Amino acid sequence: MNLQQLEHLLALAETGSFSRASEKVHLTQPALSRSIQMLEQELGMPLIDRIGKRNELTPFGAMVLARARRISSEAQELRRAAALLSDGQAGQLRLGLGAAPGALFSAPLLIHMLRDYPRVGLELHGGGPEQQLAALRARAIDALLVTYRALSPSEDLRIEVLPTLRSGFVCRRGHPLAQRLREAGALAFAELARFPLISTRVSDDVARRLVERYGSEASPQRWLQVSSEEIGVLVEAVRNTDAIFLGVLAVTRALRDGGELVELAVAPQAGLDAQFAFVTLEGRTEAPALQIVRGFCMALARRESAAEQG
Amino acid sequence: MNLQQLEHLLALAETGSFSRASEKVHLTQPALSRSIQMLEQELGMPLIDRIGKRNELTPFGAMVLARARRISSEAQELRRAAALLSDGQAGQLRLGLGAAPGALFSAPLLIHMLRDYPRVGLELHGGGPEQQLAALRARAIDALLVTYRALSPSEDLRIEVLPTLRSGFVCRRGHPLAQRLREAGALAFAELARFPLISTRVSDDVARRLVERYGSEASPQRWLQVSSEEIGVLVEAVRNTDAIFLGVLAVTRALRDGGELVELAVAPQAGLDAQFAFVTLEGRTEAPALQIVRGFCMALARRESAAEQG
DNA sequence: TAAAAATACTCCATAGGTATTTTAT
DNA sequence: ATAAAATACCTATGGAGTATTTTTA
Repeated sequence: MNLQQLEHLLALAETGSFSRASEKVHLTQPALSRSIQMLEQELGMPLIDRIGKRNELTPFGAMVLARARRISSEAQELRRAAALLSDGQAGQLRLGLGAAPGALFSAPLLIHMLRDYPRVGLELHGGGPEQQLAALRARAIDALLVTYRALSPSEDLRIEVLPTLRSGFVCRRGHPLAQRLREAGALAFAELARFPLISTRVSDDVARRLVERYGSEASPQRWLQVSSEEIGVLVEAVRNTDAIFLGVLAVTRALRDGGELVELAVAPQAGLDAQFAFVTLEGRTEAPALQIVRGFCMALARRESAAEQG
Repeated sequence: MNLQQLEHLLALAETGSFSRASEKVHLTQPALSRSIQMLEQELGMPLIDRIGKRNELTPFGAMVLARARRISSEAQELRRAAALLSDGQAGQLRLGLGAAPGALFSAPLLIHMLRDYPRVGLELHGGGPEQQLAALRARAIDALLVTYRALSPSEDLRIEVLPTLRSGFVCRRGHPLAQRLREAGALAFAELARFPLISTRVSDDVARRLVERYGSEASPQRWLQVSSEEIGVLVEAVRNTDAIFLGVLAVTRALRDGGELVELAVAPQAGLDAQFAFVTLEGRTEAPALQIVRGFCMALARRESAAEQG
């Protein structure tokens, strides 16, 4: 018994004729006749009574037909599901996002996926890097997008680094320092430090770098008044107060382009380049939908990176 | 994609190893490897990740596996149902029974089928011969057991006649005529006619025959006091009254063998031989369970027929 | 180094095609 | 006489085997 034979029986029952059924399944009539004969032989009983030119299902044939319908349609569904999954049109993805990459990527990613791949189920998971790596290794999530420096290289991880994104300081257009900037061309960190500084939670690595560059007064404990995982909240605060934002510049690009926000050049430069990485388990097959997600994040980072240079 | 490949995937998922799975499905390891490879190729994605010696389902593989389980088990059920149906262990039978054959066959048949073929569903249908023939032709019933004379031969019917069963008159042991019989050896119909005569509803053919043999006083309208489709009721009445039963002798055999009832020999002999026939549609495949039913009825009639001779 | 999976090759059973016969209307 | 199904016969492919290589624990 095989799936083709069941298909043949379906066609035969539908058309009521061997020759018409054979056309339907793209076979010659003798081939279809034999296919049915083989099936009958294997199942041990005639499926159809050949009454001259009339063909009639036996009660046995009717039983087999009903089951064949179910089996055949489930096989069809399997094929269809496989086709969708294998070109990324469907599937279930669980993506871990660190705080900083989440701020930058989550909204555009959701919009893109909902618009262009509406049948892909997407779960976004937060959490600290260690937690998320554990989740990845336990296959609780399929991939992870985090700050590169949070990662310790490991054999079992496939790590793909995204184009570097500049970080920097940003304030509102009418901010006193914006005026100062136009006159001076660049500011000292001490000038910034007179205003409230806000950011996402800052990694040890970034903190160390800031202290190296600007001295101990740049230590986050000293200057960080407000922090939040919700980047939108921070940006909104910067638009409406004299607070100064520290973070990935790309997050504020639309508002800077619109003239609402201004980057504050600081001398010496902070040299804080955000390095994000896309992490999956080594050797595991990636769902095509995941490749699409990665491709989108990659392209977005490349676009933002290019925009900073220009 | 075929059912074997799905089975192979199931085995592979269960054992977690190509070589152990290959044993499970009675293949060599290379054959199983290729089977899975072909399936992966056809579905467009890897089903399992070969991590060195460790084999792990991909998310895609897990989806396929779940569906494969369903399909495979339904195919298995189909095979099993076919096996049961084709050796008569299961199935659904609808049998039409005329009044007289019903009286004789229904109880023993039900007992036999319930005892030896408990998974065969049996529906017994009553009704007149014309109704029942119509039901047979409309496939509302699968076979028909009726008085042969009720049938007009027809091309589309397959009619198998059962061994002839004698009919005759029967009374209780202590009946006045039983005494007379021992003295005379045989009775005249006029003597019987002084007692109530009971029977199942009598066919025109039988009535004609009785009138030919015994004169117009033997016409059913004249002598038939009680008639019933329920043969048990009639027999019970005969055991407890002076009523005389006319019908197939086989129905009363157990009670006659036990001495409770006595056949009344009448001169000239009635010559009423009951001819039953098993009717199916010509050219249609018979369910094996139906063959079993027919075989049982045939054997029962043969047994009764032989007992009458001895 | 040993065990597991993949690859290379060979073979044959079977599914399919063409030509023809049988059967029933 | 015609149309449909079955049969006969041939071919090619795919699935299975054995032998071997590759890989990784």
